[in-house]
Amino acid sequence: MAAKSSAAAPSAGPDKPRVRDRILDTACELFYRHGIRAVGVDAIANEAGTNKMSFYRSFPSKDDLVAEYLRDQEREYWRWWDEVTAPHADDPRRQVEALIDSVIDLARHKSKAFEGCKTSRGCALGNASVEIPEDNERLSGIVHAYKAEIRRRLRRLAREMGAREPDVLGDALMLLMEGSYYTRLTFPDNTGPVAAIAKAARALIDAHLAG
Amino acid sequence: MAAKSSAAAPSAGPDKPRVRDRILDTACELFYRHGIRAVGVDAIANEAGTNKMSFYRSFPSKDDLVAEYLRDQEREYWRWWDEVTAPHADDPRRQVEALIDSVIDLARHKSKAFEGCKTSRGCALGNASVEIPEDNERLSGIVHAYKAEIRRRLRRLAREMGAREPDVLGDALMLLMEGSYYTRLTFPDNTGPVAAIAKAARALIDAHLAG
DNA sequence: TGCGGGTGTTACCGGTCAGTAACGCTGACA
DNA sequence: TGTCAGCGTTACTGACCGGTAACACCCGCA
Repeated sequence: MAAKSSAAAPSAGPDKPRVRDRILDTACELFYRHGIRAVGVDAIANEAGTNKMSFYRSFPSKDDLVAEYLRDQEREYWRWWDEVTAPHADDPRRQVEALIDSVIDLARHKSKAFEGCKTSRGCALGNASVEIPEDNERLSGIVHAYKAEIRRRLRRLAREMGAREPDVLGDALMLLMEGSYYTRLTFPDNTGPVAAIAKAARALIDAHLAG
Repeated sequence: MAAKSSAAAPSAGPDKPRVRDRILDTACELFYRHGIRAVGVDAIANEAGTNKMSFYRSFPSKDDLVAEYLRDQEREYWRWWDEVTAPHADDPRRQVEALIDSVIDLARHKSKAFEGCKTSRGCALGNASVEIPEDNERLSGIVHAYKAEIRRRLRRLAREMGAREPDVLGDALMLLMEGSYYTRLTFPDNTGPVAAIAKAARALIDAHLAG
């Protein structure tokens, strides 16, 4: 949604965004909820209030749409990350704790950042990597770079908070977060083990900062 | 199913198992490596050295094969679990540590239990839940029961080792394990954060046993 | 007034999907 | 000798997939 009324649309319909944007928004929702392979371009186009022909005027192929979907979800993720960490700009530990706490909120879709956006099915990029064929280096490259950046950021935060083994702590925090996303696929709402991440992360941080 | 040369096959071909078994074996490999939706019954039948018609003589539908695949992978998992924990029958902490250490070995496919079985793509059941449509209660039920059992076992081990908050510790350990499986999809071999699980799990256990 | 970009519509292509019908062969067993 | 289960083979259905061709329309802009 949001989507701003694109840069160059002086008059334009007030609540009818460009076709390309409608398609991408719809694709994001359907891909996330049902998986990439389960959703055809025909279904996306129809759901977006247009048709397949108009779809192919905006995207060269379904693969291009998928790539756009992945980049879009990645952008949303970093937006969430930055919003959550911003209030604790020079306290790396509280940044991590804020992220962890927000993961829990996200799991029960109560986050302010993702206001009623969609019921949580965990990590869009991670789930996509189940469906991406191994020889598709373009798509799997996007996912890999994304996960590598998460890892880099968490390791950096661990280093900044003075952890004894920052890489180990960063990776451990990543495992907890990824585990939360993954189990979210199987356990509805907050019935899964996600809630344990709050205490676990704090205990790990304590252990790495102690004596 | 009984696998091996079924009860009533006195002579029988020595190295040519029944069609049904060949199909199931092939399906397990292909589903795990490429995903469920990506592999058609035709491909499975051909790879198993037979054809689609013979396939449908053994399985009423693809969904039934998928269900069998999930149950098979689950059985393999518990077999692994029991093998790894057996040597430390009355030391719950060492059981957990053995499991954790074996997860690392598994990630770099060096486990004795899964000798050269397949390059690791994490948890078969978890990955399947990405592709299972939400209204398919049969398949998603299998996955849910499986993950719930993992959770139950880890919580029980945490309780047996005298943790202060056994459910929290059990769930935290589960998050670490699931995170290991999940990230294994993105990071090849042991380049990912999986290795951190060893120290992280021990630190968490220590924290829950202290005081 | 005319032009042209963005869009909707219909029909089509070749390929693949899950699933079925019908027939023929072989080999164990009685 | 006959039977019958197990398996291979070919050909088929109807639906859907990703992707394309050709044409009509509307509307802002010059």
